[in-house]
Amino acid sequence: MLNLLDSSTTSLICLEPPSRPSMKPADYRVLMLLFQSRRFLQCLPVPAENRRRNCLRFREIFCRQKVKKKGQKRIRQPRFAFMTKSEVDHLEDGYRWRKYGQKAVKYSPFPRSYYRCTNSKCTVKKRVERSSEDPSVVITTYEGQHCHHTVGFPRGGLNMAHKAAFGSQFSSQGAQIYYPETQPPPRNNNNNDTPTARDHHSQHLPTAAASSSSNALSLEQQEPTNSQPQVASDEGLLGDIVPPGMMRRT
DNA sequence: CGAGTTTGACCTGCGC
DNA sequence: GCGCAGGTCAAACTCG
Repeated sequence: MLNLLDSSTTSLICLEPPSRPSMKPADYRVLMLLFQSRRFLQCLPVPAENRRRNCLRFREIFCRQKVKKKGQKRIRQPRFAFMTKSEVDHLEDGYRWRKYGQKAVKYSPFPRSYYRCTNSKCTVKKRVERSSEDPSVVITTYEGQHCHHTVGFPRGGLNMAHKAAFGSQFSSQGAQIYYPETQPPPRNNNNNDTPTARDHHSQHLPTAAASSSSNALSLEQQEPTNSQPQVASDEGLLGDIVPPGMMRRT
């Protein structure tokens, strides 16, 4: 099972920012599915013949990479977004960012800020905006991948680095992962999903926000088991999206 | 003085 | 082609 952070944050889900109102709930579902491991894909009722189509759809929707479009000049880096409940706009993630722009967003009272990694060799960018629907929610969208380690975390190695890159957003500063109205956490029939169990997984733990499907897996269900194979050698689409330094296998 | 922020202008892609 | 909106640039400004 691929994790973005660690076991407690396995199902951190990348959510498309609401800047694309045209996105249909079904598209969210595709995103959710694709942002889980292949094993998760296989666990959900996604017909095999639909998977490639979903992947292409994903690239179109989430990466804004028009598939098979000739003459495409600017190829965008893969992007992934986090919705975080926080009073702080610019959440500390272990990297140093330089703000290079700010724009008003249509239909939103809050501006969107643009940041670039201060490392001159690093092309990673991030966008930070507040949700117009819930001002307490900060939407952070990362684009590209860092070619260096974090700064300010001299000890702890890679694990610290990618924890710093994302974990701090959810564990410090009172930040919480947030589910938009359009994508509520799935009601889980699993007995492990008692309030007690949920509380045990830190203050905010998301489950696999894989749509309203009753087949959505709980966090516990996503944990690797001996009976189920680990993710294939190549991470597939997920590997294309999530920088290697941010992923680790459990 | 260097690093980071602000902000208006400009560029680009896309839909009509 | 035109207008719109998102994204980027760069000069001016602020701060330590």
